[in-house]
Amino acid sequence: MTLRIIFMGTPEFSVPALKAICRAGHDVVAVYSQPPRPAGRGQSVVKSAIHLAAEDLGIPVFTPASLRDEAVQKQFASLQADVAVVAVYGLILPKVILDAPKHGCINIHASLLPRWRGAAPIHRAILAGDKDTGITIMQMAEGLDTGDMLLQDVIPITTSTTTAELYDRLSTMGSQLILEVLRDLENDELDPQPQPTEGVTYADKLTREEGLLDWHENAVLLERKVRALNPWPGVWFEYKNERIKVLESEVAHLNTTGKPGEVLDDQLTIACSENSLRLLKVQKAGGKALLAREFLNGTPIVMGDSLA
RNA sequence: CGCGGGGUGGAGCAGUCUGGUAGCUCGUCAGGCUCAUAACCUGAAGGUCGUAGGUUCAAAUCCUGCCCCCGCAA
Repeated sequence: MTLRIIFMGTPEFSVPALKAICRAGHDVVAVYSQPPRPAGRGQSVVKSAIHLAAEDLGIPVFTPASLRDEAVQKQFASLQADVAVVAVYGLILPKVILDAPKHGCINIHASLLPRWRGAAPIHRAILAGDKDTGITIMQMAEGLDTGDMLLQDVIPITTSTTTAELYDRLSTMGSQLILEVLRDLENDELDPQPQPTEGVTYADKLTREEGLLDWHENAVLLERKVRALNPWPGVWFEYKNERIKVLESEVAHLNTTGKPGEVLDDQLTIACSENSLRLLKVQKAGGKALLAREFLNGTPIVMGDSLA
């Protein structure tokens, strides 16, 4: 037995789930995604990753600018889906939409709810120094990521885990868990659990500004930023009016008297308010990503300089 | 036509405005010094300066087309 499914998603993260659902033999009757927008160099209008994947799979795509429109809601309801699977869609679903499919809407969320409800759960988990994170599949309700939990799985965050890596792994994990949930749904074996009232946190959207390194912070936090804020918004500092991105770094536990921002040696070790940060891989605007040593061959930043 | 930076020996850069003997920091190779070293010294190899054309006595440098890489922005 197969389910009539509407899939709603936008970025690359959601693609494995869409493909997995199709491969499992379900009947994906429509895909909803954010409308094509100008993007990239040249600002050419680009379809979302999900939009392209859906076209590839031969599934009809809808890209309404909003779901508050009555005509859109009618269209959605007329699909007579058993369930809608939502994975980083980017639009708020009004109650009419949530209630339209026979079994409502099910969301794939990249955190261990109720921790990190909201927009940037992966980044916030790394920034906060969490020891683990994961995927929660939930039955969507009206509040922000407040619905009952259907399934959850955990993934560890180590001291070298990056957002890029977690993004991939959680994306894959989500595609597996959603299949389990759909199977349970078919067998009428879902076991919705209300979210705990303790431990709720919200993952605020990232701002570009958060990517600017402030040497007046602890190197431990800065190093987490380097891992958490790539590829977006990117972490950088200014040197001689040039923007230099930091792609890899490590905390150096040097007891120094250096002022924050001071270059402590000839290996790009920078003094912070606490500890110091050694920059391992950096990139100048317009240039390729370089290891510290290669970078220094062309841009000498030497002991005693200040990046503050 | 969203804004902008760049393609120079194996790597990263300077040189381009003010055309006229290819430079710097590394790496590589050979030799030396040292108990030793990513140290230091000496020497060497390696470049049709992205590509096609134009201007000129002369082009990495000026003009035009094309290819490729990247930062911002979205």
